[in-house]
Amino acid sequence: MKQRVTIADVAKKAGVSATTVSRILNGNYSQTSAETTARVLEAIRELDYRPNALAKGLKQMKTQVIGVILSNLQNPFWLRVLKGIEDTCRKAGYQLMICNSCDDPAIEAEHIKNLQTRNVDGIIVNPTPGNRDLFEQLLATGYPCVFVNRHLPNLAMPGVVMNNIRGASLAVEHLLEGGRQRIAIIAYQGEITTWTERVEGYKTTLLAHGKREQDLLIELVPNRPGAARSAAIRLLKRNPRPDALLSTTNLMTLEILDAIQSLGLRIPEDVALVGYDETMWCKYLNPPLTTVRQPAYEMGEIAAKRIIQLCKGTRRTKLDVTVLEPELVVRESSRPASATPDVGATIAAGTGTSG
Amino acid sequence: MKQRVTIADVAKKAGVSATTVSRILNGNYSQTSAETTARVLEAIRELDYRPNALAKGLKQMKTQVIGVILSNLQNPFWLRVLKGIEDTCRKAGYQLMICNSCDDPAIEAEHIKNLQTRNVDGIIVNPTPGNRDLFEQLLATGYPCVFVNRHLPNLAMPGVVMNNIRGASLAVEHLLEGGRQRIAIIAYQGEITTWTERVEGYKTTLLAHGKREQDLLIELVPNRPGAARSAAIRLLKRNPRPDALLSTTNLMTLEILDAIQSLGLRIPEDVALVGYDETMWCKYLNPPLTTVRQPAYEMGEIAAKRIIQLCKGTRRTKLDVTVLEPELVVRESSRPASATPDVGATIAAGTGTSG
DNA sequence: ATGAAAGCGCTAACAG
DNA sequence: CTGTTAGCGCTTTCAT
Repeated sequence: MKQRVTIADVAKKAGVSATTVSRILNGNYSQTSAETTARVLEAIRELDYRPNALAKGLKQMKTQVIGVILSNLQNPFWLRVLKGIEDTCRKAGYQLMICNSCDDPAIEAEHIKNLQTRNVDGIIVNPTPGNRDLFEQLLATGYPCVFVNRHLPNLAMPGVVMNNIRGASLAVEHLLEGGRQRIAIIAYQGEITTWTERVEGYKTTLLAHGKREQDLLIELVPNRPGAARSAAIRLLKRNPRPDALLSTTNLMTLEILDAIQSLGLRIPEDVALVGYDETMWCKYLNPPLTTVRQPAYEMGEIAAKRIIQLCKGTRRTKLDVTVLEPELVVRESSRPASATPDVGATIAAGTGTSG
Repeated sequence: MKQRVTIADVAKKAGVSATTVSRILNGNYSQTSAETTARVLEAIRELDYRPNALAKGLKQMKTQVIGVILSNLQNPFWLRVLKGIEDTCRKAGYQLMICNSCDDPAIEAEHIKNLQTRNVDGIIVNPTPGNRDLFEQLLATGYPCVFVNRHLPNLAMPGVVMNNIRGASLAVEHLLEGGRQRIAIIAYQGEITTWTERVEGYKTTLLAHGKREQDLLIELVPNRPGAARSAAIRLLKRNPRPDALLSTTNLMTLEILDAIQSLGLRIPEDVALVGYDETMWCKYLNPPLTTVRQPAYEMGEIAAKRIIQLCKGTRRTKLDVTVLEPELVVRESSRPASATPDVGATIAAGTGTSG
């Protein structure tokens, strides 16, 4: 039940008090003679002493741990975000406690309580709309918390998000320029800002380009496997058929691709496709996929910096929200309809140099 | 510096001692009258009391936290593993502290010390060969630790790994059956069992099928971006050209794909390709990719169960290693050479129903 | 420059 | 059934 070697053991071995050892451990060399310091350091080394973070944390009520709550660890988008968070935290001496809410408010709430119970210094969270009151409470008590990727409307939580309106807008404008007339969008339904904003970007852009309300083709589907595939099929069976599809998630994109293939339609001849989120495989899909690239790593990095600042700062830091800009990566899947040759699509439309 | 509401506050409010509160918190209802229990529970609720896990951990030297050290969070393979670990741990009431070693022994060592410092109850690790002594020490001191995916030869650490020999073997046999004559493999160099075993599987299978040592085509490359691509180009420029490539990583597969495309070669007509690790996008590549599927989720699940068992068990549990079997997912990219039609490959070779 | 003492919040003997 | 006491290992006044 006891720890192998404690600060007292080191103190005894070095012939000093625990206080002195503690000072040295925390880099307070100025208060100790060089000779003593050396002796203590030697004792630490010899005994292979490791300070107990629990005891330290209990005393200081700081743990150097950041809690991270994500909604879907299956989405590779989060890997980049996580890497940004991790790199930044590591540099600053923080450890991560990563949780998965599965977009379930109950699980999310449980995680938040759990993290607080463990005295994590701060929380980075991709929030669920269902826990607004809980977040308001966090904000009110001043518990360091930062939103990432999503935000909750009218809740002044600091955070870092993407410009989703612009992301959808970029995609739609690109498709319009390519001569596409009937652009459809598929999105998950729900009060989640990433989804709603992308739909909004789609809407406003089309309306700004002279389309009417009744020209909009919006399919909102529940966030569960297969739903997007069905929606895509539904859309593609309409008459007239949409000539472009805008996906709003990288997972969703694969389902849509499946739908298009199963209907025997060709991309981009019969229908153009633009995906949301650039992934390492987009380039190798059949055909190579045009996507909206989001600065995921950077988002993680900024969120981490923000939370660390909040953890350290005694004075309240600015509670602003950073908005990061997406960009469009244009590839084969959205090639202009007019430029489409009538023969079968090129195989291996790669980067060239035939060997 | 102090906690908002402590067990003492609850005790006072309920008119009992802290001990009684503690008992109730830990589900020891049998030792307390129903009436008292109700009063305490009520006080807890009213004060919104949350026990301090640090204090509890310090007292018991248990934290209900499992440390997880992975070598490369960028690889989506680990997402499945992580999900398996997470689901299992959550059910058992454990939190996760996830670290990324980036395959750097120094970082790994730092994480291990850090996790011990934080008194995590156990560690799941995808080990680096560089810290053998450290793992031996963990084993000697009886600190709960479980290897995952990799193991260190001649180190009796409990763990759960894949049958990599069989994985490569399945792929090679499949290619041989398809009439491929010059099968090459690309793997990362280093003492890492996952790589070496896959190469071994490749070797023994080919030799068992009557090939000679000099027929083997093995490219070992450093684990850094672009290296596999170069190796693939090197291989494909040989005369005679290999007619099949076996990749040993999903990240590597994308690089190889890139190489093949850049040389203007067709898959599977000019060269067959088999990837290692099934991912959600393999099916949608150009062409759909044959892969070796590994039970990633299950591996995480088993590793988690194992470590939890070790954390709880006072008596030493069996230190055995579980080996999970891979399976081959056959798709277009490894279609038999003989069966290859001479016309351009089919576009959208999807699952059918032209609608 | 160093040490003694007190206590962070909780649990685990031991009493009663 | 309930409370008293004594720490877990560390940091932090406050003395010296």
